[in-house]
Amino acid sequence: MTPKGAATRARIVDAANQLMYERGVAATTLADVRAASATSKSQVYQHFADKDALVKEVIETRAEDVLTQQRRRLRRVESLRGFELWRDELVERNALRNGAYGCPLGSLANEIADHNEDARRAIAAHFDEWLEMLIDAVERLKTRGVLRSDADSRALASGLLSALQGGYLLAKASRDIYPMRAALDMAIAQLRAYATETGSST
Amino acid sequence: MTPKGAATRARIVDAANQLMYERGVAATTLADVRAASATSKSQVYQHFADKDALVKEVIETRAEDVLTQQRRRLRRVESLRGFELWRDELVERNALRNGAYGCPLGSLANEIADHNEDARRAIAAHFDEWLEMLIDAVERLKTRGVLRSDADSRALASGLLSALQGGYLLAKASRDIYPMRAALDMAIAQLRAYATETGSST
DNA sequence: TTGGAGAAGGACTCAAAGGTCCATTATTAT
DNA sequence: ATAATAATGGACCTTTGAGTCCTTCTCCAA
Repeated sequence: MTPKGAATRARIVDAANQLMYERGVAATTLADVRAASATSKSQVYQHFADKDALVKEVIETRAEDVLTQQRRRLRRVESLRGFELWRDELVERNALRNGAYGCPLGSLANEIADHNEDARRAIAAHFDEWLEMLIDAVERLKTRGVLRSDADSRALASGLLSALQGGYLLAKASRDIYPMRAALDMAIAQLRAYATETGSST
Repeated sequence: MTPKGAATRARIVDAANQLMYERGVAATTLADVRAASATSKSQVYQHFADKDALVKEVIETRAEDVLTQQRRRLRRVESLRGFELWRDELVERNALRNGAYGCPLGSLANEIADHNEDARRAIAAHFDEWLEMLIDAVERLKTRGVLRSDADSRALASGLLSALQGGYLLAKASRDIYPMRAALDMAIAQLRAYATETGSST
């Protein structure tokens, strides 16, 4: 594949990613993708066997975007304040759209989990990776003595992720980010419930 | 409309409701609905102007199912134990399908909120009603002295609903109900954080 | 018993979306 | 420079699903 071909392919994936985020997978036609990426139909099929193959690529691209950004933020979390900053960034980003579209990964999961088993597994793996980052961050707080050692890192991390996803969904339905903030506040309060005496001020 | 016509209409809505739950709205064709309800195409159009009208009816039917069931359970909640029973029923119901399909209302919201403003508003209103039930239950616990009066009922209720929705989504993606249980446990633990001394045993 | 209104059946049209094919143009390596 | 390979453009085919229309049937009231 030549550099030009690679650029075309990237344009197609980017356009599909964007459109499928705004309209959903089913509502995005290949003609839309073609138009948005300034390519022709045969080019799409040159690079992808069918729509499912394109969707698969979109999943990977999007997951990488989300996880890269999350990794950058979560890696730096060393205190409860760090989780608050993590929360603020997510809420503020979502506020820009008034909650529309929801979580790039969550919305996708919801749409295709039940009728594309391969895609479902791929997304589940990405959620797992996300969960591991959260577990790592919680563990870090335990190591640093911010949280008590008897805290169940996996349960807390899973709770954070669920709160985030549920918050995204309610914000999407109501076009109001309040539920998202409330959900994340609740999850962080639950972290705080495991704070040590010395760590409760951080 | 004769009784027979009403029965036909109900059959159509029921079939559409079921199919759209299992496959999603976009993936459900009117031919599918026709076959599943043992009706003919003209009957569908006799009762519904177009697919959107049918979807609207499905939203109402489904919301009524969910909210009726929730009302029955939440009305009886008088203690933290009551919320645990509420959680157990939801988790166990979802376990029957290994998490597939997710929340009847949440999945629907996710699929159509961004491209059917009327439907989005309708679903948002139903979520609000659900939220009010949860607020009422939390308030009841405050009145009974189980929870402290400084607890923010709306924030806690919103957190419960987000946790539930996020749990549904992660369970759907992973085909594992663990995240759902963890999320609801976390939300209930947060209720418990506001328990009074006397109420902490109930 | 019969006439009429509403219910039911199913053939048909139309548009859109996915997918194929081939001729033409650009790129790259020798 | 040129042959080989890859990229591009766009016409074309096929399927499917939404929506229309007309005929037949059924049920109830006069």
